[in-house]
Amino acid sequence: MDEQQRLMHAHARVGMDGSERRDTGDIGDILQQIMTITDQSLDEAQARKHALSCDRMKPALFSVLCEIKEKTVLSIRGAQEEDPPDAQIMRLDNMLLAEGVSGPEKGGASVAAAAAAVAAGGGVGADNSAEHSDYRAKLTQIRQIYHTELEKYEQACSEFTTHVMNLLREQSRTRPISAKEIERMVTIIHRKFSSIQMQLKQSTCEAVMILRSRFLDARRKRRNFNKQATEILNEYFYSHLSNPYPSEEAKEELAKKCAITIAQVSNWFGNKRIRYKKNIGSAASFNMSNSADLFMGIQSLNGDSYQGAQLGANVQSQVDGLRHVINQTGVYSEGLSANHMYSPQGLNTNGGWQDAATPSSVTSPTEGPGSVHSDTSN
DNA sequence: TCCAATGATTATGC
DNA sequence: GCATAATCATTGGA
Repeated sequence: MDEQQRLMHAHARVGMDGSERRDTGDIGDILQQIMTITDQSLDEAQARKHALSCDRMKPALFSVLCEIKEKTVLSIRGAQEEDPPDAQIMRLDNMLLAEGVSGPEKGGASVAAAAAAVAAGGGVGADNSAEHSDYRAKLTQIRQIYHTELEKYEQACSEFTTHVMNLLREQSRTRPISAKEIERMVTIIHRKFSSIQMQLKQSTCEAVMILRSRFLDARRKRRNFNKQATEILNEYFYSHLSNPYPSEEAKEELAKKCAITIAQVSNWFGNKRIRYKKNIGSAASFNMSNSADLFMGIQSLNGDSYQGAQLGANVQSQVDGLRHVINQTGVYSEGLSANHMYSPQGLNTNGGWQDAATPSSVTSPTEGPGSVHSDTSN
C-alpha cells in the first residue's frame, strides 16, 4: 500500500505538461471515491463511475493503476515460475502415438494390433484374422471418438479464450487491464483446459488398454496348430530324435514355416519331448505278451487304415509314437524286434536324451505327404 | 457328454 | 536362461 501511495503521489506531482502539480488533494478524493464506490447503490455508483471516467485525471490514474498491477503480476509470475512440461501428459501422448490412436492414421491401428499379437505370443495367421480385424475396427472407433472429442475440446478452449480476451479488452476501457494480464489469463485458461485434455487422453488410454487386454486374452486361448504345421514340427522332431533340441535358427525357421512364434515352437518341442519320453516309458513297461497285437497294430498303421485296429487308446498312442521311430529307422516288419521298439533312438537308459550326434546325422523320415504323425505327445 | 489330445502356463532344478 | 515335469484349459472326435 505504501508503494502504491508513493507511486500515485509521484505521478500526481507530474502534470501532463511535465510541470509539478499541487493538487494531490484531488487524487486523494478520487481514491476515496473509488474505495467507497462499492458501498453505494448501483445507480449512484454508475453516476460516480461516469464522473470518474470523465475526470481529467482519469488517464493518469489509469496508467498508475496499470503500472501497479503490472508490478503485482510480475511478482506473482516470478514466484510461480513457469510450469515444467507435464510428464504425465507426455507419457499419455507417447502411449497414444504408440497405440496408433494419435499420429498418422494409416497403419497405426494395424501396427498396434500386430504388436499386440506379437506380445501375446501368437502368430498372425489366417485363423485369427477375424480377431485382428475386430481389434482394428475397435481401435479405429476409439481413435475417431478421441479425435472428435479432442477437436471439440480445442474448439471450446479457443472459443472460451477468445471470449475471455474480448471481455477483458472490453473491461480494459473501464478498469486497468494490461496486455500481460490478458496473456496471463489465457495461460490460466489453457492450463485449466489442459487438465480436461489430460482426462480425455487418460480415458482413451484406458479404453485402449482394456481393448488390448481383451484382445490378448482372446489370443491366449489355445488353438490347435494346423495339420501342416504339426507335420513340419513332427518331421523335424523325428528326424532329430537323437537330439530334439532345435537351435535358435532352426526354431526361427520352423516358426516361419508353421506361421507360429518361436515361443510356440519351444513350447511344442518341450511338450513333445516330455510326452514322447513318457509314452516310450509306458510302452517299455507294456506287457510283452501284447507285443503281437502291437506288432499287428504297427503293421496296420503302416497301411492307410488304422482305424480298425483293436487297440486301446493308450496303446494306440504308443504305437503312433513308435511308428515314427520305425519310419525313421527304416524298420517296418522285417527285423522289428522288441529291442528296436523299446529302445528308441536318442533316449538313454536314464530317460534322458543321449548326447546328440549332429542333427544332420539323422536321416529324415521318408513319408509321403499323406502320412500322419499322430502320437500322443502331439 | 465324455475323454484323449494338445497348446500354454507354472514350479523347480541346473 | 533353458529344460523338465506337472498341471491347466481348451479343442475336437466318437
